[in-house]
Amino acid sequence: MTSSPAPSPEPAELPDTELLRLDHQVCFSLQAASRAFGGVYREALRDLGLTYPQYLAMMVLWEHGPLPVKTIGAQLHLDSGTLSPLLKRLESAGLVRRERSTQDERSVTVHLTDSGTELRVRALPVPRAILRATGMSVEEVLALQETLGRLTESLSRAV
Amino acid sequence: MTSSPAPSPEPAELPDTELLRLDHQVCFSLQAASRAFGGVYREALRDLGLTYPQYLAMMVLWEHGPLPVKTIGAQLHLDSGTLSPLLKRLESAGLVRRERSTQDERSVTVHLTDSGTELRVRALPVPRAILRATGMSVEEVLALQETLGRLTESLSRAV
DNA sequence: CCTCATTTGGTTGTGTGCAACTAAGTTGTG
DNA sequence: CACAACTTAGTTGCACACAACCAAATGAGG
Repeated sequence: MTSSPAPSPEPAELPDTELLRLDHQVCFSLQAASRAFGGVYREALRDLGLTYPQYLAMMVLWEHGPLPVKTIGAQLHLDSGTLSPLLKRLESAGLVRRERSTQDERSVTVHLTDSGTELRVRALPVPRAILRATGMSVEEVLALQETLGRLTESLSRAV
Repeated sequence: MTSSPAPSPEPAELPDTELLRLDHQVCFSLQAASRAFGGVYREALRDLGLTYPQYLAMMVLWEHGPLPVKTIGAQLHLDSGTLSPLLKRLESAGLVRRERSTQDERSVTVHLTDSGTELRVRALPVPRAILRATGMSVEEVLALQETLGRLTESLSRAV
């Protein structure tokens, strides 16, 4: 694991004590921000009766229309272990309908119900409220996304 | 993913459609990075038999010594609903010991066992491995932390 | 037609994370 | 002292996330 042949520049001559608490705080800061987002979304989505992951799934369906579970998972980076119960809850809530494909009976296509389609209107103001809550400029948001993208890429390669 | 190929720094007025998917991707990028960290930590901590949150709790104890559950929760921003089962698992693993205080019998002080204290040595190389996996310079890490701190602050105020 | 690897969802088990509630102990006030 | 308010852990219920495994359907070769 640690014997990577990557010739990346070794990061610096910092005292161990400093370094040792530094990185753990990166992930910690990340999770703190993630949790804070969770709270804001929870508030914003309460009226819609959606959790944040459910909202993401609905976003995908609103944007692309009926999709197989597999594709939704690919978009959200979620596997069936997470998606199956999530989609069942959306189905219980009457927002989606799951239909096994007649072409390929392994595949289940997820459709929006009328109720699910109508929910989109009520969800439209949510993104802007979230953006306002971040208190960040568009430029900062883009820069942050770029940094996070690079970070995720690097971390994924490291596993 | 979708139709937006690259975060080209468009100067000012973004159309609503662009703005509307922007913020959801901030949180999304954040969670992706968080998940990627999770994978790297899972790998790095496998030998120690710790999950990342358990590792954080051990870090607090290694640094500060015996602490009441309340204080650990304050450090990690976790409540008893999360910490109680987590600490019980650490106790089952023989790494900590929970003792109800004689001064204030509401309080439970968490002590490291000898086994828990010894584990620190094996955990020492972990942070450096994580930092290397990020592929980021120390300066970038610090800048990212600053941005995330501001973001979390702003989001917390918004709730 | 038969076999076998692959694809696709699903299920189970473990471990957070959070909200709501309970229980026990402590403290402030009349 | 009596009693209400507060503090601290714990418990329960819900909803992810992920790993490991399972079952049905598909498709390629023989």
